[in-house]
Amino acid sequence: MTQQKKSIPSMVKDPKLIEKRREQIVEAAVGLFISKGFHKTTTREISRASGFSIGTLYEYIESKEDVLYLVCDAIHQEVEKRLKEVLVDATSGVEKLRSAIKGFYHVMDEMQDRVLLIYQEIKSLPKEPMRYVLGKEEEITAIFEEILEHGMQDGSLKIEQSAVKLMAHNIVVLGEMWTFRRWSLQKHYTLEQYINIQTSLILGELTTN
Amino acid sequence: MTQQKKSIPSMVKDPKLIEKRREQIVEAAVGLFISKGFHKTTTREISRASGFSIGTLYEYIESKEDVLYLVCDAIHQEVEKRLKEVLVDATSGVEKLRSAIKGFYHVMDEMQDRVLLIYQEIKSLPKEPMRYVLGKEEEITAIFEEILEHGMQDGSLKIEQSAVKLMAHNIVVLGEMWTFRRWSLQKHYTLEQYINIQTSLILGELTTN
DNA sequence: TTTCAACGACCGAGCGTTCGGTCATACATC
DNA sequence: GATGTATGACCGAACGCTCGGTCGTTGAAA
Repeated sequence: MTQQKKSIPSMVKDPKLIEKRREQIVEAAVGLFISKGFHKTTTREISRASGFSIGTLYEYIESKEDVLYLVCDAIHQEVEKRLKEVLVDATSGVEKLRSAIKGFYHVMDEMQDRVLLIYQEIKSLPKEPMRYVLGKEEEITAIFEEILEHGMQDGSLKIEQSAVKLMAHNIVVLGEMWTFRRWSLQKHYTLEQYINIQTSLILGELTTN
Repeated sequence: MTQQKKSIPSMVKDPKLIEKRREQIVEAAVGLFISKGFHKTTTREISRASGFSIGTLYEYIESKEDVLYLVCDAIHQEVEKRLKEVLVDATSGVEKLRSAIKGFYHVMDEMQDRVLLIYQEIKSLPKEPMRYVLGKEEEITAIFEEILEHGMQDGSLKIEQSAVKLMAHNIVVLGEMWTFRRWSLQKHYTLEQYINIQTSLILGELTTN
């Protein structure tokens, strides 16, 4: 199920150093991509912001798109990590879902810029890396799918089996929507209001059927 | 409320001809942008696909971004036109909402590629045109807002007043989601299934409160 | 002496945009 | 009808520049 993570070749031997430099690259690139977008950011800007020269940058990547891939991967990793941190409290059924939604939407809020970045630049990735990144997105959706299944097993949720997968997508997309429609939503709602309304929308259908 | 439509200067005198040529440009560019994206499409390709030379292309636009603006505008115009066509049957209340959702989602399905195009390339527009295009998006949302209000007035819908605007956004985004998550959704659901589940999600919350 | 990360001047393909010029058409003049 | 002239849509070679990517060199460390 989980795709093979594409590993980018490097001219440099020391793996520790590679990791360190790539962290620098990602940190620098995230900021640049958020403020100017991938296409309008030059490799030279990335190298400068990373703290080294253009030549050195190319010791650690093979193409500019590799940088985008590293960035997308790092962001997804952080989303998933944070989401799983929020999920540890093993209450059961609906309550688990409630707190998962709340936690996830808070993560979306805190990581707005980075989430939006993935949304907007993912299409600039080459085919293979793109598939991998989309796979990550499905993994996150799958987490909610499991929570829904769990709630159905303990009887606290009732959903048609065929709707489960779609509900998981809905939960994720309604979270991401907080970022990509912020130009309108955040003028009219606070995060807490947003979470409350969306949660009751999602649970409304689920519990009454 | 409605933004001023930005009109692009042209070197050519005859307005009829301008309109005709710009239609050619849009038609050509939509195809190219869908298959290669805005950034990877060259002005020369656009002119070639439009049926005239690069020099002539620049008689009708001032910059490559103008083409993107023309494209986005044309797409939105078509969405809005089609949506309004579907809304004519003046049944009332919930039924109006039901058929509006169904109609809108069908439009999204038929215009998948073009809707997705706007989603992915809007950010490449200069500030002003972007504001205008986002304004169009709010207009579409407003149409659903009105339908919701209408349903509340005739008593067939009950929603907290504060949730109305957000519900309208939800309806629109869940429609657009059919396009931007098609890599997963369309593997698991038919359009009809999708419409049914989403409609009952939306109405579930609305009617039971 | 060997190794190798770091450097940055250099390369050249490709891009958006320009501009001097062509030519079909329309109209005026004889 | 023949001739001259103005118009304006159309053309595409060429320009200037940007930017991703390369490679010969340097200098520190082992």
